Amino acid sequence: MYSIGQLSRRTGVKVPTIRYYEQTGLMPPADRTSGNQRRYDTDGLERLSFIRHARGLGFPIDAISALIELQTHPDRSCQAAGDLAQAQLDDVRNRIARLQALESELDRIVAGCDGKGAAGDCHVMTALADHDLCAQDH
Amino acid sequence: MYSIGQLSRRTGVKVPTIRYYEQTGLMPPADRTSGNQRRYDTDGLERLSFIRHARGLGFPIDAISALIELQTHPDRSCQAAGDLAQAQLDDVRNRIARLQALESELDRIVAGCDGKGAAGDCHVMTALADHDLCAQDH
DNA sequence: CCTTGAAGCTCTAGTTGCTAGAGGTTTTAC
DNA sequence: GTAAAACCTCTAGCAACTAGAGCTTCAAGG
Repeated sequence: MYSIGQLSRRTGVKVPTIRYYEQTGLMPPADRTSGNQRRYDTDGLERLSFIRHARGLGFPIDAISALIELQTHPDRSCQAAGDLAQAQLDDVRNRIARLQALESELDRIVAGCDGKGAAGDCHVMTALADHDLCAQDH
Repeated sequence: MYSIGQLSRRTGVKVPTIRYYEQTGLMPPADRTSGNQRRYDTDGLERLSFIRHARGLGFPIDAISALIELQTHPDRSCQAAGDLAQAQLDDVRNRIARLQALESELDRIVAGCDGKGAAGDCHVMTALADHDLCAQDH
């Protein structure tokens, strides 16, 4: 049996975050000692590791919740899990594309700034002040 | 003079967001009509356009605040604005790199899922359950 | 056994950047 | 004049935590 601190150290998830996950239903309520302290078994450890892994991959909490629901019903189709993972992959790809557009524009803005002028003539400030100079809408 | 709705339509910034920007100090307090409605001049329009442009580029509010401070002091060095823009560019690049690592891993996870199995044998679930399968820490 | 410090508990509120809704007032158009 | 649109302030919520206050329990050392 693990205390919450032991669980935290084993998984890398902070103590308050474990409590948060229990509060939001992602983790099942833990067994308690007579002193009201949480105690977790290896199932709890595995659940939290799963959550951490999925969070690390950027899955939102409700998607993880759905994945866990699938996990507790092994007879259900794998299709749903695949769809959730695919949706997350698509989201990540969209975010990359958007960030790359931002990078290009910021790169252009930064490249035009030699840091020598006064703020009144600053290329960065001028670029930000002139919305028409945007390469594209954002 | 513009009403807040007119300003919103001209800049694409929502009315509550304009109020929020005034509350947080990013926008100066607006002149008011006798009916207590905000009225903005072209300075206000330009300020909000600047804010929107910078937000669109991902600058956090406090960085925009710093940029605006520079803007109101044209004698100050351009170096600060360049630094802020460079910091934002670095942040965007870091985020891209992190997302690309996520993409690789998700891609691998998704690629192994043909959607035919039951959740109990699901490659996605297995991959998320096994933290050791991570290509790298995240 | 006692003491002390570490670890645990619940509860409240804050972070960032909005966003939504309630309940009221003002403005605008017909 | 009337009705609808637009405006106002205020409160609270969202996502996913995170921090701190004030208290209790546990564990280690003397």
